[in-house]
Amino acid sequence: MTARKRYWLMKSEPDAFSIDDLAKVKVEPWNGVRNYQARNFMRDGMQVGDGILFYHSNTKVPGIVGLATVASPAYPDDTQFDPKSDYHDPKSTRENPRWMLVDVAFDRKLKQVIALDEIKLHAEELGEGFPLVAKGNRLSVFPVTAAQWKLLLSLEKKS
DNA sequence: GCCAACGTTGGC
DNA sequence: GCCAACGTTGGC
Repeated sequence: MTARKRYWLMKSEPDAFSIDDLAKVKVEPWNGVRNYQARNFMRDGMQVGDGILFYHSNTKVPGIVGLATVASPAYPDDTQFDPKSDYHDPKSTRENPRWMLVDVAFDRKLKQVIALDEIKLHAEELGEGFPLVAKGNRLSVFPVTAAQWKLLLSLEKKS
């Protein structure tokens, strides 16, 4: 019994980890997520093979820059146990890990960035609740419906 | 359990 | 670099 393919959006600051970095390493453990909602999506929602929109945040032209695939089931984020890591969480133990991640595999880089500005023009079709067009959103991992996925990717060809 | 203080995110 | 939004922490 195979679950139906789901879709997600994952943000990354290109200064920290960009789509080009992912293209180079091919597969990357998505470490450093320290938000419970985002963690829950990775832990409870993601299935191997799901589609990922790779989003660059905190940069000159924020937007969707590539496609990736969920490449592993969720497992504990090792950086939480490492006192030297920026992501260290002293309250987390190996017996009862607090933070989970999935591996993310490179699929392709878009020919052109689907800029947040462009995405905002379609706020109505995407729906008020869509995090990228909602006010004050900071969630770095969230689900995308098949319809939203299709709409967003159709913006690539247009430009 | 409330809520003020604080830290972080991320667009601009 | 600024600052609004918002999640987390900790005192009470």
